[in-house]
Amino acid sequence: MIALIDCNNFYCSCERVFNPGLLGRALIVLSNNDGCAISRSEEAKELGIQMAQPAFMIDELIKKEEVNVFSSNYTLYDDMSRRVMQVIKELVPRAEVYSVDEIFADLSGMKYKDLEELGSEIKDMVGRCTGIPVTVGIAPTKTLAKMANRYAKKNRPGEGVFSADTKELVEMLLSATKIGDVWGIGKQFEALLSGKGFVTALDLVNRAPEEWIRKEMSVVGQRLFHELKGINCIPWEETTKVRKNICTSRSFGKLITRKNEVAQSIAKFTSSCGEKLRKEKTCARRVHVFLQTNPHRPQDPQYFQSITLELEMATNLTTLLLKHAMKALDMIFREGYNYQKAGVMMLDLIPQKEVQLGLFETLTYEKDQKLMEKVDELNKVFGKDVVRFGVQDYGQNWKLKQGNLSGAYTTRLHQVIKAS
DNA sequence: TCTGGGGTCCTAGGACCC
DNA sequence: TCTGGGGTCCTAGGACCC
Repeated sequence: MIALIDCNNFYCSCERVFNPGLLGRALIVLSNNDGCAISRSEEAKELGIQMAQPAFMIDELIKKEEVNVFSSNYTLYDDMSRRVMQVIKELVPRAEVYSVDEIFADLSGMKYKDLEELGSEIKDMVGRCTGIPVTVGIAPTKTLAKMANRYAKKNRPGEGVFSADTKELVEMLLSATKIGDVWGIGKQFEALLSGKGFVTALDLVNRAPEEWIRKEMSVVGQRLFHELKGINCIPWEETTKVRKNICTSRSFGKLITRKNEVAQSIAKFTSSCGEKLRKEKTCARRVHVFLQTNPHRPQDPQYFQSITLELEMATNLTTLLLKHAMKALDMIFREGYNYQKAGVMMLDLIPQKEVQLGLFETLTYEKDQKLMEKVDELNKVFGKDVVRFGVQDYGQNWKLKQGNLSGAYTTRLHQVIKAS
């Protein structure tokens, strides 16, 4: 049996831990640039605020209903996530972190325990240790565990636990779940399946021919089909996966037109990618740069462009990455547009220790490597970007809007040092 | 009128997830 | 005025090989 443990309205719950006055009140957390609502408390959901709804569309509602609004504080959420996961890992034999607010737990070694009881224990322990409310779904496969979790949220809000551990319960779960609410079925597949008359997950399991699924939905659909029938097809990820791509991109706080300002942003994104690469001990073989105008402004001429440059050798040194990113920008930048967003991606990542040095690279490479080590050390102690490359500049005309940011409650060491 | 039978590697784009 | 930012996997099709 597999459990999926999911934090309820995670970002909102994090804010509440450090501001208990928010308990029982409508509360939302906004995306970067204070753009859209990306986490909503139950009270906010009841007011009709939708997932990913643009903030400016609900200004009046927010005022009228006194909704508490927060800018996203990812440093806080990441740290709280780490704590929640730690507590759970200590309670189960094997666990796999699936996202910032979800973790799968393998309960196969615990067959003599009442699983629903175990779920309650996990939920209570996480609550006591971190203050974060969670929901636990238990079932024979990952896909069914996701479904059980969803069912618990909807139908067992008090207990926060649901275990589908008999054939009858699994069948009940399947029949209670609409096809579009199955993990792995998005808009396209939902349209395809409901068009064929499959309304619930049980319809699919009972009536869909496997060959048809294979043909229309590829092996992805076939796997899903088996998972619903209780046959495990999604492998257990033993260790945290090494990422294959790394991306840093942002919308600007306001539209920008000047090349040097776009260049500053690209430099900053590149430097951030470099940091992420070095942290994961991987190197990129290709650098991808993109920029775009605001598609929501039909009055503006539109421009979407991107380019991928190959590196002579894989690297994670910001010095080398910057050279390529700047060259890429030169190649795609056009005057006369209002740019709204840009980004940098690192592609084809390989482990740092597998990098082949080019014949003539060795000297500067070692020098740059030492430089980046020191930069990372300093920034870790004194705060993000305290030491940075000149191209990143200080202007930041384009920087994020963060009107309602909460404190660095759990990670403020460097701020204390800076202040002193 | 008739035009082989294997392969590999790469990329773009589509589907999905949080 | 104001609309997020990350990721994954799979497939089809093109370019190339013998």
